[in-house]
Amino acid sequence: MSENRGGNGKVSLAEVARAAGVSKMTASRVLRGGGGYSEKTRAEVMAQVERLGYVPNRIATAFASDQGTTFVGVSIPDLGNEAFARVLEGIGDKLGLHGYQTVLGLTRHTLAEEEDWIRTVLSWRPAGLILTGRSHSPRAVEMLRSSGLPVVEIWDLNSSPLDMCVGLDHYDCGFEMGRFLVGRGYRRVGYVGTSHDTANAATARLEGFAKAVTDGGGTVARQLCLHDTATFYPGYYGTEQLLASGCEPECVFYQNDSMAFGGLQYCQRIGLHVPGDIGIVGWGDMPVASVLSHRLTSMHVSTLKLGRVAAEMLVGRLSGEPVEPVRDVGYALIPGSTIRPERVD
Amino acid sequence: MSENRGGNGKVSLAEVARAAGVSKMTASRVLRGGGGYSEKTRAEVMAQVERLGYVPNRIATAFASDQGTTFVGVSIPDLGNEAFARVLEGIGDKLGLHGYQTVLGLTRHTLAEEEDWIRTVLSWRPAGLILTGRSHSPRAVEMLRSSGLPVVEIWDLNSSPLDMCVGLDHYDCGFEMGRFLVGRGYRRVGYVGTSHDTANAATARLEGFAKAVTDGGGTVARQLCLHDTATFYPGYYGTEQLLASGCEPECVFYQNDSMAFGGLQYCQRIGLHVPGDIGIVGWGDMPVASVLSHRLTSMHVSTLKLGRVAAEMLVGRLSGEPVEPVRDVGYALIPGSTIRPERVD
DNA sequence: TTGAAAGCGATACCAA
DNA sequence: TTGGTATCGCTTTCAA
Repeated sequence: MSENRGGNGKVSLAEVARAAGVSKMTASRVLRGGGGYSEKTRAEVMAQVERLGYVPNRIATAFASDQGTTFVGVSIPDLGNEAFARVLEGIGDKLGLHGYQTVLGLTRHTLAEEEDWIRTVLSWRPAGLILTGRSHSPRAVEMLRSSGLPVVEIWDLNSSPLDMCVGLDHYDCGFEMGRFLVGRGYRRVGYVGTSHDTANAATARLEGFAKAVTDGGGTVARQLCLHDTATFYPGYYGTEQLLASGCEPECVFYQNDSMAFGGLQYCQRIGLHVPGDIGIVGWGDMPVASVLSHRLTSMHVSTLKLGRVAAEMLVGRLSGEPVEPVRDVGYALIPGSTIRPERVD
Repeated sequence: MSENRGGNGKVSLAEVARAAGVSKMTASRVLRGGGGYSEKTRAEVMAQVERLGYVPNRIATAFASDQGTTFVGVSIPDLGNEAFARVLEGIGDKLGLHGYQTVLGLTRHTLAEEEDWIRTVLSWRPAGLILTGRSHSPRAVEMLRSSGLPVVEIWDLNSSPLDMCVGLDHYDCGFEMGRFLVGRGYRRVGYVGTSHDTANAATARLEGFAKAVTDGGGTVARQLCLHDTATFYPGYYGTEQLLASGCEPECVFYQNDSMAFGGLQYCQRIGLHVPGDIGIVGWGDMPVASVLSHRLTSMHVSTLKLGRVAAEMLVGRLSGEPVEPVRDVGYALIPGSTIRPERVD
């Protein structure tokens, strides 16, 4: 009689039970440790588990008990962006602590890749999902809805999420920065960022920013959206392009600190004084800013915390605890010194 | 008769088959598309799949066919280190392309966390594993061995890997940098990096570096290993500590470019001229270096490629292709201009 | 405290 | 081109 069809050499519960001289059920109970067996039995079963090197087959468990897996699908646009890497780290830490595993999906900022990935992940019956961004393809939304699984949308704040949501209001955040710059007397400003297929948080920030600037009587002379990653070098050459276009901004707002630092370097390279000749403004309060001689004007966002909160919300829901469906992690303006100082009249 | 014990509303193959007026087997064949059914049957089954919103249960499939899952466990020490984030991105991209999913494990540089994570991941019958580093706990090694799964160890090069390996020789890499600095006339050098429980690649680099320096008649006046992450700010304050210790190095070698940039900023802050007063040397040729006015002396490593190669090796093995078990991605010295120029006699 | 039997949702195998 | 039946390894259920 073949113990294993595949003959893969794996030890099954039945073998452990037989070796221990008990039934499968008894062995199963011992392994799950819920009680319902004698100490003598426990010891014998565990001894056989050790001797035979038994590794439980969680696939079979998930199948038999219809409890799904302990996997949590996490979609992230790209890891080149430090902010997302931090968010992922926060998620991974917390999930791991609670016995869940992160199944990573890199969407490259496209809804189509996200949809494909969601379809695949769902077929593995995950415990839940964490998705970056608030927009998903119609099919993806339908699949998520009918799966009945807990879902946390992160990064963008979303007052009517699919299920749960944690992030910040990027429009407001951009608006606040715009108003702040107007308050410092800037009227003619520029923007350097990147663009993708779908509207995203960075776009919302830009919109809020532009609104505040025009509301304040200023103008966004030029918005440069590069087809590139939001990292150092695009910030550098983007600034070169911006200045070469002749729009002569008094100040440049960047998609994030990495790009802002690239821009800062370009300005210094061509002899522009910051903030004397031009103002430089980043976003995200990223690690690179911590060592610059002039504090970079930026916006602080707790990315690690955002990830942790997302994981906590999901785990909370899975344990049946009541969970606040929308959490705002907020932001904090960092005045910095890469823009001109406050007027002292 | 209850169709589903849990009553979870999920549609099963049996229901699709019944609705289409065929047997489960026929429906199964249609869904897997291997042929063996008429066009009329195919159409009817697919129509019902669409109508009922059937999502296959891969857990059941994996269980029934004993084929394991399409998950690949990937362990990474931490994502704060840009190099690892890049490696992970390379892995994720390639695995996704081939229909595998990344199950992420953050080990925080400890073997114990890696062991726990390996145990959990193995119980889900993954298709294979990719592990960062060459050292693993004895139990982890035993589990990996007896699982019979393909395993790729990355980052460190390892002539006798568990199974497969891709990386670079960090000792040699450090040695080459050391010899290079000696060649530029440096004799009294310092080192700033971080340390963890286990010996790792950075340690190997430092050892190779120190060997080359002493071989060349020089001395590593001070090695600073901070209990911190290998990022910008530790580079900054580590340099402060190093210089305050009075060891007066002519040149400082850092664990990576992020730390080196932090050090560079500190030096400029206190008025030290680079490379006139002090040499600054990084490692990894990271993005931040791309925008500095002086090219940072460093060592280029193709992290994205390393990740891709790791994934390709694993996928190759899974498809039964012959795979070279050890791949060296190498490194390339970047002379830069943050150390004193070559002597022209 | 223990065990026997029935199933979970798919696939493999063989027969028609 | 089809369908019946056994089976994967475990849990659930019920009875002892």
